[in-house]
Amino acid sequence: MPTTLAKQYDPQEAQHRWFSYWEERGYFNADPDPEKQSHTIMIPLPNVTGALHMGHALNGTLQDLITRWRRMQGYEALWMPGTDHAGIATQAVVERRMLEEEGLTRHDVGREALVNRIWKWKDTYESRILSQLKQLGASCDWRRTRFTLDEVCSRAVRRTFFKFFDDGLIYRGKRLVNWDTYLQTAVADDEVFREEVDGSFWTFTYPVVGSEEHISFSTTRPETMLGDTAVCVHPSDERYTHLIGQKVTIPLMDREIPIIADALLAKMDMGTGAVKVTPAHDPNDYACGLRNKLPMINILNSDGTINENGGKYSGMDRYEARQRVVEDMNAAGHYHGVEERKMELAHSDRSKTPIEPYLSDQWFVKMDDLAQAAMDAVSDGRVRFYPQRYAKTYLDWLGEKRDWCISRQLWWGHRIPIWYCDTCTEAELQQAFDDRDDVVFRRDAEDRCWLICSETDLEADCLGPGHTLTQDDDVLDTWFSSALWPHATLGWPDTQHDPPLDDAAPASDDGKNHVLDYFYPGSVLVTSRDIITLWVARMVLTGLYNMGDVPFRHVCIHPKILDGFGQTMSKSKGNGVDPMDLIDKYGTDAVRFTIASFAGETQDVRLPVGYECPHCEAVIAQTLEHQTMIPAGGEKPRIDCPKCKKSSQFSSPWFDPDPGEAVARVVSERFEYGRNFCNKLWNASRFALMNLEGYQPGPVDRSELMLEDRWILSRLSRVVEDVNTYLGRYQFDAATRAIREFTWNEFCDWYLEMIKPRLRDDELRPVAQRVLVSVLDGLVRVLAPFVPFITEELWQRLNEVAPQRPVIGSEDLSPAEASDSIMTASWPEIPASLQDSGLEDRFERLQETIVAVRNVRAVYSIPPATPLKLHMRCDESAAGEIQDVSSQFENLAKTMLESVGATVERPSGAASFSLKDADGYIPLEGVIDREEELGRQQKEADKLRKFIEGHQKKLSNANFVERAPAEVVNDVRETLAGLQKQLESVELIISQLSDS
RNA sequence: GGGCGUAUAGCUCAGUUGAUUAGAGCGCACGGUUCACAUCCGUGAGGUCACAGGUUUGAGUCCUGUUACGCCCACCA
Repeated sequence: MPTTLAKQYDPQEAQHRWFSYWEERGYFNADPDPEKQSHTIMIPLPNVTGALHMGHALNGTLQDLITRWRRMQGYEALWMPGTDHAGIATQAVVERRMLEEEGLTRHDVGREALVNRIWKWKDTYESRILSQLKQLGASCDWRRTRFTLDEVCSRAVRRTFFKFFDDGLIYRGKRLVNWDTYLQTAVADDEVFREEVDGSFWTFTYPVVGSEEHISFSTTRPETMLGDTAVCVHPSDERYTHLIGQKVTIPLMDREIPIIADALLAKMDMGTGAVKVTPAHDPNDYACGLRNKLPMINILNSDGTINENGGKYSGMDRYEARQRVVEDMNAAGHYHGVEERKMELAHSDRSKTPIEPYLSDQWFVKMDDLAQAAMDAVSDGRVRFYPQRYAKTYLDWLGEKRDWCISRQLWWGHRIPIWYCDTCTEAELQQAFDDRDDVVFRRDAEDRCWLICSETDLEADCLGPGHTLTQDDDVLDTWFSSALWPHATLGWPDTQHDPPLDDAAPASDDGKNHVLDYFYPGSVLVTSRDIITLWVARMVLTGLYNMGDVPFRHVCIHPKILDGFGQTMSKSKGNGVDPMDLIDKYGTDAVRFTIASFAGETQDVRLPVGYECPHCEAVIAQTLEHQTMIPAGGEKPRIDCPKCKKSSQFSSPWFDPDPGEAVARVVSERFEYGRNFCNKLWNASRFALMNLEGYQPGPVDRSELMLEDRWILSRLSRVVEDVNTYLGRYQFDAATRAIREFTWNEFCDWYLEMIKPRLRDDELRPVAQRVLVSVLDGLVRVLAPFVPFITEELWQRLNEVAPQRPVIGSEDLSPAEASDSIMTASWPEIPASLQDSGLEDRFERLQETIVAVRNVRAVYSIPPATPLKLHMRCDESAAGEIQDVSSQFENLAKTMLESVGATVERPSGAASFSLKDADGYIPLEGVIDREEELGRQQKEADKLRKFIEGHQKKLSNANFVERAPAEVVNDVRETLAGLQKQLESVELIISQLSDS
């Protein structure tokens, strides 16, 4: 009995079933196999802060596509999963929650308790993210899942830090950081956003010492006056040259500071031309301070209040101090007005509070040699970017060789493995650590204390009584651990054992890490362009440093998904789209297929979305207002459906809808592309399975193949070749288009239609069935990396009906047993010898003829069921070919081929059409409207004349004939001749129409 | 301010190294209850390839400039 498929594909059911099936059978697992070549992809580790977004969905789809493709090609393909602890992002989320729900700050609970809370958070969100990746169909080796703070990764972090330190690449220095006074932490530049606020621009004066003169300057932050250590003017500013070298008094502090000249800081045409210098609280002033060796006075406490250096203002909040400074300067007669102005102010992305520049001790990695090595790897092609232009971003950034500040004032992260001691002697240290090769120490740069770096934790009392070791409070920049991802996840620095699986000890124990040896270096990194510098560059750098080899050969940079208004999607903009909404609505395969079709090399992709009314399913287009609908307090915002007039809560990054509420989920028309494709594939397969009754495996001789068989095999061969080429270049959009076009416009629209009569014919059926099965088998394989679930479903059904399927690669399509699962099926290898351009051209003529007949039918509104007659005029060679396929005219156009040949005449009262090498006539006595037909032919003739004119113009240009390649000229001549012949035919028709 | 990118049909996007009559999906119009599929089938309309110059026998494609938009970096007392 033939297996029949349900009328519609049920994606949700199939996804659930097949994913478990694959996982249980270990199909995602990758282990070193000397018989095979390795293929490694390291996932760009998602943060454990929240849920998966569209960017992840795109990124994950592409990696899975490549991994499945390579796996089918016979590679041992590892896709390495894991998540990132994401230092500040995660800590900030947990802290914010704690404050909102319990009114507690981290200082209330303490370091250990906070870190414990974050671990709990991590467990929840990590599993949520991983399960979402699985819903996407991600064929990662889940046994190898790593987390940047786990044991394996921690060892790598410690070892790397230790090596850096030992090699003198790590130093401690001062740096002006972005200080978040609310979270009391330093914030990275990329975690700062600028926002326009109303501000004041005050002008004050400082009295010049020993003179009646005053020097005036303007500032937006008067309180920094407390920390001024100079006033600066431009060296060639004649208004001030006589004052350079003199001193002024800061009235409120009664402190004298010099007037200096610095062309880099002072701009003559800005403000008064003179500027106060506060090196400890402004980046430019800091640089100026370094150049001029100015003292640096820190006036802030970490909570944003003024410290003891602020004199009588100490203890005040900085904003209160600002007000008081203005008042006091005014009272002292040094206030010279204020101007209200808008200004851009840096804010912390996490706490949304204004940033203060703040001078602090930080740890740095020297970038000179490390950066150079990483640049070389790209310059000499050991690492290649796709598209290539992104190499520039990488090289430009590394070229600055700015030292990498790796310390963060946080509690969540890898604690810096440095211990301080300022009481012991070198001899004591030597004695204590003499037998330790995992401990090194040296004096700090300012000779204040010993810096002891250790790979393993040191006890505070390990130097014995009298000395106490204290560990540095800071943690490492998140990117420090993610930079090690490609080799850390494979177990480095342990080169003696394989890394653990499912966090259990490794099985093999022969003194080698086979996993690291086998899977490093990786094959390709798939990521988005915004972390080329932060992440990609640093992975190359540490890979070269630790492993002596690049971490991956290729870097594939894919587009970003923008919202319908062309903005990048982000939670702070409120325009995020939850891919789970889409998977729910359209199915995973549909989402994957559509996403793959987005991923080209040039443009970012706009994704207009709408909300689907849960009451009537009407779609309400998302507007910019929707994106900013934030619940202010209690009530969740709602949207109104214009169709059914009901309102509902909606899916949003801002809030979780209330339980039990009907929620308008996000939908997008664009995913119907993928859904419709799956539907088409499903139904084509359904048709095939319905027609496989009595299928018997057996060889097929070439001579038994019909035109359409040879054509579809030729096309399939070509399409597999194209897909290979496109995927090899990471042109996912092109690959998707090629495969869709083949499936829909060739396999379904033509091939299936053409073999229908043979499937009804007992004699012809066996061969038709065999070819049909073999093509469907090949098609399902090619599609598997794109749409794994539906193809597995189809594969299984095919296995029930036709477990023995012809192998297209074999000479006579001899049958072989199909594999148990599409996951273990091999990628189709179809000999290029099946490709036949001549045959494809002839087939195209057949298609054109049929389209032309259908066109006539449509123009004259002839019902599809009414039979037509066709006469074709063409040379004898074409006549034979047309004769051969005459049965298809009837099959596909309900048209009988009455006559064909060079002598065929147009019957009177016939509708006509003209092709490149043949003309067709369809007698329509009584139906045809002469005027209408005449108009139609005139229009055709005009079109042809226009083309002819263009070609003639080209050929009449002597320069073209002389200079263009002969081949091109020839082509034009041939095309012209064809067009002219065609025009003659049309003109003949016109004259006949006019005569009759 | 520096760098990179984009501008092609109503919408979303393709268009290899310059040479075919510039394409697709959606939407639109017209016609379809044929036993795979209305998530479908058939037919069709729709484009001065942002603008201005240039190179070339030939430009959607290369160069220069302009405009608009996007991203990254730097800066903004």
